[in-house]
Parts: sequence; C-alpha cells; structure tokens
Amino acid sequence: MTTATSSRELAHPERDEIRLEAVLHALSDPMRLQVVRELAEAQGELSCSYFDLPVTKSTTTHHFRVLRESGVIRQVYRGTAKMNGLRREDLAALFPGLLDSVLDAAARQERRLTGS
Amino acid sequence: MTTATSSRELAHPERDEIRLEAVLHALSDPMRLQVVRELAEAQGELSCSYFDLPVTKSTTTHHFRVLRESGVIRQVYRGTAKMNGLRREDLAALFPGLLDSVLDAAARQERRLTGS
DNA sequence: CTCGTAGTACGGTGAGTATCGTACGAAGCA
DNA sequence: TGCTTCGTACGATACTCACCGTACTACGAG
Repeated sequence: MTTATSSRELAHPERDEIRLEAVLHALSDPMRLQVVRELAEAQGELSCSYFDLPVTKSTTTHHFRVLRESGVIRQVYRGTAKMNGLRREDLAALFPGLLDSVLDAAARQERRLTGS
Repeated sequence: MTTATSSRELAHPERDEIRLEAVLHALSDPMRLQVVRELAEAQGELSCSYFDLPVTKSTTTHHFRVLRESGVIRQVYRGTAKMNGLRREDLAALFPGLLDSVLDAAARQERRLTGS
C-alpha cells in the first residue's frame, strides 16, 4: 500500500491533529529551530546526517522526532538515510504566515546578534 | 527616577535582550497563550486577578513571570494590583508579524477545534 | 491600626525533556 | 557473507517546569 519507499513507516500527525502549542514548543528549542531554518533554505529534503549538530546521534534522533510528532517536518526513509522535509503546506493551511514569520524572526535575530 | 507608579520594580528584559526562543517557549503553554490572547483583545492593561485561570495564585504568578521574563508582557504595580500589557511595539520591532500570526493561528485553531 | 485583597516567596512533587552511552537493526557495498 | 554507514532503542541522569500549599509582604480602606 501507499508509496513504499521502504518498509519502515513513521507515525506523523494528520494535518488536523497538529496543535499550535506543540509547534511553538518544537520551534522553541535552538537546535530544532536551526534545523527548521536549514530545511527552509534547502527548499527540499535533507537527511538527518546532513546536519552537524553538536550532540550525539541519539540526541539528534530525539530532536527530529519532536519535530515530526509536532507536525513541523515529514520524515521518510530512503535507503539507509532518513529524509526530512518541512510540512509547509499543512502549516500554511492551519496557521497562515506563522512559519514564515518565525523564520524571518530567526533570521533577524541572527543578524542582530552575530552579523552587523 | 522614571515614572514611579509604585516602589516595587519588576525586572524586564530590554528590547534587545528579548530572544525568539524564549518568546516561543512562553507562548507554547496553553494557559499563557490564552492570557496573551486576552491581553491582545483587551487592547490595554489587565490585572492578574482579571484572569480566572484554573490554577492557584502561585501558579498564576509563575506564568505571568515567564511571560514577563521572556519579554512578551510588561508588568507594573498599580496599588495592590499588578497590571499586565503586551509589549506589542518591542515584539513588532524585533519580530515583525510574529505576534499577529501567532494570535491568528490561535484563533483559527480554536475555531477549528471548538467552534464550527 | 486593623483588616481584606492582590500578589510573592519558598519548598516540594511529579512529569517531561535534553542529554549521554551502549547495544542493536536496516540498507547498501565489496 | 561480512563490513560500513545511518539511524533506533533502551536505560540512566540531570535539569526544567507546571503545579500545589503555606507563610508572607504590600497596599488601600475603614
């Protein structure tokens, strides 16, 4: 059934199961916010191992799971890799403008704190 | 100095000390999000006791402190009451559109879940 | 000065979570 | 059939946090 990129299936919330509080909580962690920003820039899917986070593999797995279970990203297995993509359409339908303003806010803050 | 509504002064982060992650974390709690929504509707200052939260006074104090220390609200003493107001200007300057899209998202979610 | 109201401070509890290390599983390659 | 890479599962730890109750302070009214 479905599309079958692989055997292993991952549990994702349906669009109407996504909760604002969970999304905000997922984005309130600096490491996860950074992941989301890079996914937004990449305009496509990135594997978990693409990200060079300053934590161990198990902690990385944990953060990606929080993002997936809150409905922020979609994860699929592709061979040994696990690809991650932003759920832009679902988020835009539920919370128009929210993701973009968070991404913009993060970019502004980074410019403010590090850049000139 | 300053304006002197009372003796007791409360510590607030300066505008440039406000962090996006802290704001998102503050807003990710259902009770605090509800408080912020009511403050936004009220278009002014509301006392802590205006809110009839389903928790004790000490927990209420805790939530208002999280909102204040994250930079979402400003609190001043007025007699025995403590008035709360959204820091709209500061938030709009730092993160344009963020507060509005969160408020809009919260309203949409409420309509989706409870209303028709 | 006394009393009531509004809110704080403090200590504690239980749940969640960010982190790690080690051991394991799944897919691809030689 | 191994070996390697990518990621998971599980257990442990330390920290944060939402919540409570009790005792307390600050202000205003009588």
